[in-house]
Amino acid sequence: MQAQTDPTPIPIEDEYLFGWNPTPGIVSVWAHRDGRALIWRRVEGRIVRSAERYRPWLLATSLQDVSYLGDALQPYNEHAGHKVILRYRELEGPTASYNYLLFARDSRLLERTILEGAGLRLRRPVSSINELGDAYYRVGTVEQYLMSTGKVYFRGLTYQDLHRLQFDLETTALDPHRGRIFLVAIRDNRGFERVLEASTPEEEAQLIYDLCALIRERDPDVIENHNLFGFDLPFLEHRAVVHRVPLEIGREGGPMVLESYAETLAVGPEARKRNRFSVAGRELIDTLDAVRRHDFVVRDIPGYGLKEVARYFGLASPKRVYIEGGDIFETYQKNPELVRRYALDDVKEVDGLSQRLLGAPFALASMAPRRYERLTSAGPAMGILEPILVRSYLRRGAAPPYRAAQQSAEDGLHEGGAVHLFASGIAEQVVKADVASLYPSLMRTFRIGPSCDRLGIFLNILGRLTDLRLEHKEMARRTRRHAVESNHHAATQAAMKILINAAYGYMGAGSMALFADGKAAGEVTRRGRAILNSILDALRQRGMALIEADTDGVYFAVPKGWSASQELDLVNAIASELPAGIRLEYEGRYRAMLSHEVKNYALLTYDNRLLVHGVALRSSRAEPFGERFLRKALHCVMVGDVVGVRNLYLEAISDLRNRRLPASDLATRVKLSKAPDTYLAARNNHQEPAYEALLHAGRNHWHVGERVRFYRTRKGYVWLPDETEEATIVTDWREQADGKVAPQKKTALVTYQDVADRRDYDVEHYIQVLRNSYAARLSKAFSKESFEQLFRTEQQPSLFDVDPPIESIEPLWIRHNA
DNA sequence: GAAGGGCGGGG
DNA sequence: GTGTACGCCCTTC
Repeated sequence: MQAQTDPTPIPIEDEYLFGWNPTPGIVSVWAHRDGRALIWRRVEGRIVRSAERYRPWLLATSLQDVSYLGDALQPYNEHAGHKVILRYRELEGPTASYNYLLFARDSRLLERTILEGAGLRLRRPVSSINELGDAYYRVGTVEQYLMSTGKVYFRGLTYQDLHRLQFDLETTALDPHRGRIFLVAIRDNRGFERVLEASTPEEEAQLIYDLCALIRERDPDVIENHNLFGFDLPFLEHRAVVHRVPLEIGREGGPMVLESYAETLAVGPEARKRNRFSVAGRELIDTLDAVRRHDFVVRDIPGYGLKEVARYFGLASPKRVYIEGGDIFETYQKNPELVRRYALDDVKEVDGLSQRLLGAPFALASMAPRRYERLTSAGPAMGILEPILVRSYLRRGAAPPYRAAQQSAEDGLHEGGAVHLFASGIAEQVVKADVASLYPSLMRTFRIGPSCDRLGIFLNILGRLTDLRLEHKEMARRTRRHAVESNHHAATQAAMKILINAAYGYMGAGSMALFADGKAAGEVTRRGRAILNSILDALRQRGMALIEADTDGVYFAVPKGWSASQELDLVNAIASELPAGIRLEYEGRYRAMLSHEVKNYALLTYDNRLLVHGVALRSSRAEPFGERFLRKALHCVMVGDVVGVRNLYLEAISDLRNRRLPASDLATRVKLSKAPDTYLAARNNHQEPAYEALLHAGRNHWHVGERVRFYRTRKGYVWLPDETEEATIVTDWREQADGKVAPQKKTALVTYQDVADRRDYDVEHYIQVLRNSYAARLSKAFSKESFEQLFRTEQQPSLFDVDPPIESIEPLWIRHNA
């Protein structure tokens, strides 16, 4: 599919969701505050730029702050002389809504005029529209342009049509004050690949210049990297300032230089700023944002680092070069070719990640009136759904509801979904069933939408999304996997799912959201609880052992020996008793489950994979030996092998006592948050192991953010320098087919240092850690007495007169009530 | 327990 | 300022 020269009109019923202007191929928009807009379109593979004008606007609840203008304020359609400063259009709606659309030729002029009037009215200077609370509603300039024209990004394009470039900096340090760029890897999805290098500090300026020239020459629509906003762009910007090289990476026709501005991420006196960057004509995409968005739903990604994520998604090539961060520059000096390969592997993985994760934001950009680059990180409710709703109201000439008007509705605020723990212990033959899109289904089935949505657009959009999503899901299934068309459908359905899931949260979002309705949200949860309760009752009546349930799903154990199809039949039978429009689905089956606490459990799949959910079962300390013990012990306990658990424990203790493990196996790693002087000032009151380890090693200098690995001896803490990275190797364990855990072999470029192999650790301390931090996570699997007996060392006396033989100990079973 | 900090990613 | 709202985890009172 390519951008067509002859645009297809948007069907009337889709105008709310997709906008109404059929202009195809928009890949970037840059709108100045003075009403100039630049639009870049990809037409038959080539870039076409056009300059347009738009009218800057904002929404107002009244004209009181601008009425002082007299004749200089005119209705939109009136002809008037050149003295007109502001124009307005009255929107139809009740008094408590944004009844006026104000326009000026420049949005700064527009805002200044309002501030002036507000100052007169309040008899004090007003310096920001924000001070006027909810009286005004503003969006960014590109949003103004898109909302008023009904255009969106990417009409008629597929993801493959985008020209995407990835670049990755390799630097001598993490901090641009302390280090410099020595290498940049660049590639794009048109087959281009290059490495730029600066082997001496003097060459860095030229390197930055060359990078910019290369980006202009390749002329991509999108620039991507992992942690682009958090690392590469700030670092690049800093180094560019040092060398006075302008970062000209924009697209011909607009401002060329990269802009950076602070984005406030939290409210309050200590609002944290993060730098955002923007450049005319290109969309800047940070794959880290996409990973966070993805994990928000799946909550299954162990870490967000590029290498970790690439492995998680199966994108990492077996030949991938791994080098620890701190070793990269050193390695470069010895073996530059290896670092070139490493950096190119990085950008390739970023491309893979983009293909895997950016399809949904791409599809969202063809619906919502916002820039593509904003849709990776924008909140789906306030950031995407609301702009779509506002655009629809403006299209109809209707006044969007006024936030303050909903305050009263918030009183009857909802309780939220319930979470229940029915049993802890070990269950076998576990089934997970859940209601597909429970809240959206309830909203649609029972027509529960925000009462302030007079035009019913919220439910209209929700219904349209639900129907279209099913169609795209079906099309994705029917087309050949990984084909362009199939990917398009899969991404579109994922995008729609994001919006569908945002609908309920948006309604309950409180006074921040224009279309919030706490009462309606409460009605949804009330009905949701009723549905869940009827499912739980049905399971109980059939004797199933309930384990845990949350808002829309339940884990339960079925009788031993049931087949998958028996389980499916049960779920279907219960599903058939639910109201029409509510679908209960058979989501999965597991060989066993350890239920620890609500939302904290371990699952064993039928192909022997161990899945651990929740922080209570994961260790924050992460000493390699403890992690290893816990994974193996979890596996044993879940198959009922109590003797195996005991043996693992004794083995681990014996390994410690006989000092069979290297210190690196017992070390833990923390990130420093205090600068040397801060720590030294507080040291007398409160000592912290990581800093003590450094001081002991004679290191009085460190930087905040440095990761320090250390272990404990009888005398104190010992620092394990980071140059040795065998910890990464030994923690990289993989389950084999027979359920055993084995170290994963991996090419490592690191050298072992003597210190990592030291054995002078405090054995008794680590035995305590093993018991209190790791074995303790199995406590829910046993009775108190059994637990005591299992995790007692030979030396410790029994608390009970007579111990039963270990062989006779059973886990606490959660079983079907026959 | 609730409230208050700190952190993620990156070399 | 092409403004604008993150969540989890650990520590502390």
